[in-house]
Amino acid sequence: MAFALNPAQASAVEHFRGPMLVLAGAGSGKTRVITERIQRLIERGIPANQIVALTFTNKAAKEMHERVELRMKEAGHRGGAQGLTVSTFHSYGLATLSARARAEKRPFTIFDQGDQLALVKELLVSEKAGRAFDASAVVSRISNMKNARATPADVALPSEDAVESADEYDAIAERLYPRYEKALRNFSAYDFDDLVCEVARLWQTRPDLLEEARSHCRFLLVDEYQDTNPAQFELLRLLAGDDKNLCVVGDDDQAIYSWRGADVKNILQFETQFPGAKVVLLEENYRSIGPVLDVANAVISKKSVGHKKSLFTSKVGGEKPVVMTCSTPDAEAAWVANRIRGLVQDEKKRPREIAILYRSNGQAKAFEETLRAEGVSYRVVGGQQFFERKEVKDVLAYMKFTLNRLDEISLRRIVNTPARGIGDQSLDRLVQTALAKGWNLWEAIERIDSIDGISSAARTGCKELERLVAETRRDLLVERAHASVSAERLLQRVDMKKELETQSGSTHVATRRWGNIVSLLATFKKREAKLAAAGKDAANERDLGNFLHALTLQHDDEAEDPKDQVTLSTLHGAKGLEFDYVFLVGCEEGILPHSRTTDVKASDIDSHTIATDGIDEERRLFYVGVTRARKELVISHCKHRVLRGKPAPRTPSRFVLEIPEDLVTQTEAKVTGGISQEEMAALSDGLLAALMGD
DNA sequence: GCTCCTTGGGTTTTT
DNA sequence: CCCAAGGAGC
Repeated sequence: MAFALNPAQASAVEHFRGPMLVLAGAGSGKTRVITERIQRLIERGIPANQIVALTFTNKAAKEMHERVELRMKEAGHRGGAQGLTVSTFHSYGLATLSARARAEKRPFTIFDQGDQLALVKELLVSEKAGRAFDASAVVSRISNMKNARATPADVALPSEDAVESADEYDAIAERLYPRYEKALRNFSAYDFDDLVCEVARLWQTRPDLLEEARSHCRFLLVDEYQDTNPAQFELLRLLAGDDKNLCVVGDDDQAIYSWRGADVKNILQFETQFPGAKVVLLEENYRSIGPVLDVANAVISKKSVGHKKSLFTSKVGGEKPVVMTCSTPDAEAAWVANRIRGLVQDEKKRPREIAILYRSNGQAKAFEETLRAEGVSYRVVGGQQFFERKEVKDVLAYMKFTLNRLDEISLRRIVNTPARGIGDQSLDRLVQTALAKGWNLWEAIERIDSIDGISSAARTGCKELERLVAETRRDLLVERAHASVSAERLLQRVDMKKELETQSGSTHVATRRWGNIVSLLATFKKREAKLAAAGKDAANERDLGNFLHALTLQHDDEAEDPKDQVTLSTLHGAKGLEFDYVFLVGCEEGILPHSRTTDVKASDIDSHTIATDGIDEERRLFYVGVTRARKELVISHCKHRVLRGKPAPRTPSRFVLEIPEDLVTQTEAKVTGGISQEEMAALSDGLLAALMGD
């Protein structure tokens, strides 16, 4: 895309002061608009250190920063983008809160989802809730309440039909919310939501601090604006101040995170909230061939609300997308893998230009198997996040606790990991004693001899833990060993490798988990090398602490080495990506739209809203899938599928049926080659029906 | 306190 | 079917 900007793009890039909404359709070059706009601002004399661009993912932030720097270099600007802030909402919030914590000498930890869930489970038990609540549903509701509460009443958008949503989950969440907050503060912890909410709250009460922040933010740009939640809106509103030099870029047709608290109203009502805002519509698509866009437009035109957009391209020609009917998921997987092998081996297409997209992670398995059988190399994006994995969290907890013995959440993690005889009973006793005597938990462990009612096994365990922490502390703080080195010593002391072997069911799993730990050590080493190159001291306690905390917000950046592999991803995970060849699989009623959007359960975040808006969001998800394809799109669905052990007949997704017939080519999957006779036979409908007994 | 077995439940998850 | 969480037994 080294071509000239189109008029709409140019007007967005050239717009100077005041609010602006850029409605950027899929593939319309929005990243280019943001990066060139930043460049223009700098060229106009706005210091780079007064420009802030906020994104949702680290990846997006990194890419954007790199692109700006590249452009500045190309344009021959000395100093380039030095001082420019491109960051995620959460890192930005973390930086703000860290500065504050430093000033007040009150270090904090970050609660991730796992910590949150564990805390809420504990609270549910102590609350004697009377019935079994789904803890993660309660977490969601607390999170929503929190994000809404960070917003002052006059700008909040309260749901008018709040009466109806007052179900028992709201009741329990409301009851638990204050206790949850109190517990967080007792742990001196912030959860992910706090990284945004607490900043908004801080600025609401401390105009001086807001002014300070604003002095580094004269121009503000936001990517993926449709995914902002009320707290993020409030943060932006405050940061934009009276100048309102706020440029938001997004696409309401790609809003797929409402279940995470994102409020599409932010993008729909921008012009009301920022009167006089310039609105730019980017509808020219540079990604896909016409026939793909025709399907995309057909799908999204059926939506019930939102900004009206219609994508077009100046490219001509191209094949119509294919709607593929398969007998079963196995047949579907066999067909897709076979086609991909053909693309890669016969047509010499690059695997990285091919993707299989699905609604939920469980669908990946069948495709992994067939791709492996066809000898096609692939990667599965998503799944459990690296820094959420137990073994990784355990090691981090040891390191964090070593640095900060008030970090009780980390202490609770490691207290009996590996098992050293300190079970629930002993821990409870320790906590109670600490509470009674006004000690913290660690002090209770140090004074274990003065506490009665503790088993001898637990006593020995406490001594062991004490020694372990003391040794690690000496490594880190006295010997000033690098984090990688002291972590390695720690791993040896607890014999982590052996621990993983006994804990994991198979050696295969144990090896993988150990591999994760090795990756973590590599991350430490990377930091140490970087600091050494900059002539800085990697053993600096505060810096190491900050680093360990920031890791919680990060992904495994190991996995992003650009291997040439086929991508398997959920539709959510595929947002922002594009491929020449896209296989949108499992497009059946119950999967996409997912049955839980049509068949609502009480534990859902907001049951009535989901029932009405849920289908729209599923439609957008389908739209996101369609618009990932540049050249070839295959939409597949199965006639039969085994669900929960029971075979069931399946109907195609309503979104597929809604596509006008003449926009697609309808086909039945016929698998040829690369597959055995028996497999062929098993795939035939007749036999299948017989096996299923229908 | 730890391990094994039963039982229940089953999207998506940028941070 | 396949996994995770809670309960019983060691």
